[in-house]
Amino acid sequence: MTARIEPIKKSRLSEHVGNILLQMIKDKVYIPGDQLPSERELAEQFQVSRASIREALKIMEKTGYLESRVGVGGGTFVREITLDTIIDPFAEFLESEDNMVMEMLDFRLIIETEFARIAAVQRTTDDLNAISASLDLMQLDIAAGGIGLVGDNGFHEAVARATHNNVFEKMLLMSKSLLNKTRETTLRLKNQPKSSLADHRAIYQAIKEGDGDKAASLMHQHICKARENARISLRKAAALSEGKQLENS
Amino acid sequence: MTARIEPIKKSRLSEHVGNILLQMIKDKVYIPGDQLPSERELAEQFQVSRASIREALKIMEKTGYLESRVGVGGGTFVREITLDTIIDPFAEFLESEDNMVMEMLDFRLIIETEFARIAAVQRTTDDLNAISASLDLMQLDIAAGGIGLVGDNGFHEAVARATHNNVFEKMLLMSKSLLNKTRETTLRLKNQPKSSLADHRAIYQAIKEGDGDKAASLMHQHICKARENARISLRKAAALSEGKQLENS
DNA sequence: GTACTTTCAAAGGTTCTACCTTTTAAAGGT
DNA sequence: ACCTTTAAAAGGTAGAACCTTTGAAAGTAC
Repeated sequence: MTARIEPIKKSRLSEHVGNILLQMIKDKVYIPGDQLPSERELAEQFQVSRASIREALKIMEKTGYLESRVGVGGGTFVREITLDTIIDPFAEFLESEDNMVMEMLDFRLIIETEFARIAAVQRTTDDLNAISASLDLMQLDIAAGGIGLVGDNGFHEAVARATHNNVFEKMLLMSKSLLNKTRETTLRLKNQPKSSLADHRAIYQAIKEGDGDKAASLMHQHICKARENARISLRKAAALSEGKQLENS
Repeated sequence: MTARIEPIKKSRLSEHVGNILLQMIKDKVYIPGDQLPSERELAEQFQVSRASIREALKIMEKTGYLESRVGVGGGTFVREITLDTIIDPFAEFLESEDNMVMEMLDFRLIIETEFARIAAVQRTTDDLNAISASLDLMQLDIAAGGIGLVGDNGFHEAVARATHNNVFEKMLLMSKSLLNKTRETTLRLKNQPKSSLADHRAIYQAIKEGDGDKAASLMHQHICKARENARISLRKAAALSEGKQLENS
């Protein structure tokens, strides 16, 4: 009989440590808010070097399970896992996609249309007030010569919130932050804020009346406009950069 | 004049290193398959200790950007990043979020309905073939006594792909893996795979005919069924665990 | 007694150095 | 020609020392 080959546990120490800690968190040995032992203590308990502990902790920190603070009262703390924990890296991943901006706008077209429809049914009085507040905010900013961007964003967020579905809200926030990171802000500068505000008001009315189809249809048109503006701006930008290249050659 | 307070660069060294490396990968300085300099070289180049380098590398490894092998010919290599790398670590956790599963299903209901509509317009012959292939796959599996899960998933992915919008596809994959990893698989066990396959066939026909409204409507019904099944299963599970608790008290 | 200042200690962050383990290719022996 | 040994490269681990941050306690001035 040839020597049995052990499956070996060639895994790295830090991984092992990480897995154990993760399991402890899953088993509620440590719950969100709890403080873990200090790195030095952990090193002693696990009988490994502090470096291994640190590597495990660092990974878990980056992954969102832990949080560490220095100084007195500092230490390593267990964090609440939320959808954001996953959405953030996902967003980064999407950022590398080529046509991301336009495709994301198409995505928004889909989801926001339906959000409006659902919001019209699910909205509470508080939701209506929140939406209404965003309208006022936008109007004030426009009156002051601004473009009402904050109110604009606030409107779309308030509508998403009115669906009372966390996933919906998070998805909207993700797509928004992705677009903001690129250049949506600048793309929107040339829009007619007043026209946009008028759209918002109409959508608000439909939601208030509980008319889902109408709200959806209006939101659809509204986003379509924004998308077309973006498309034009992107074309301009593309043409411009192409012109520059020709200039250079 | 009181001393100007510098904004300070309080970020951790390892983070800084990680960001630079990440940027280099994003800028294609290093592309998948490339080997990074050894830890010792990196430490020298960045003028930081090897430990800091290692922490950065470890994080990037866990995040899926890098891979390291020991021994001669070993080293740190750039990896192709995939969605799974991002989502896997969290799937288990989000499952425990109470409303997440149902909310995510609502999300799928929205996006897949529209995906079907768009796919009906944008699909190429290749797309049709891909969708058709998933139908065959599912049928074969069912005939063999399986539940056709692979073909089922393949169908929805193929439809998303037929929209020719990367963001759409990625969104579907994300929501799918978040659900799949938990208990969607078990939830489906009691369904009628045949009924599901029939739905798929009808949707396929609509897409083939280029009838967006019909495709959307059929997909909507299809996902609604799945959602209802999930709702029932979740209720059962909840009742069961409640029963257990009562038993214990 | 109150309020400001100093000091101290805990905890994470960084560095250094030494050594271990894995792995492959080249050198060398049979 | 084939097998064995060995050397070197690269990541993995260990442990000690030192830095930085930060809040609280001790001390001091008013």
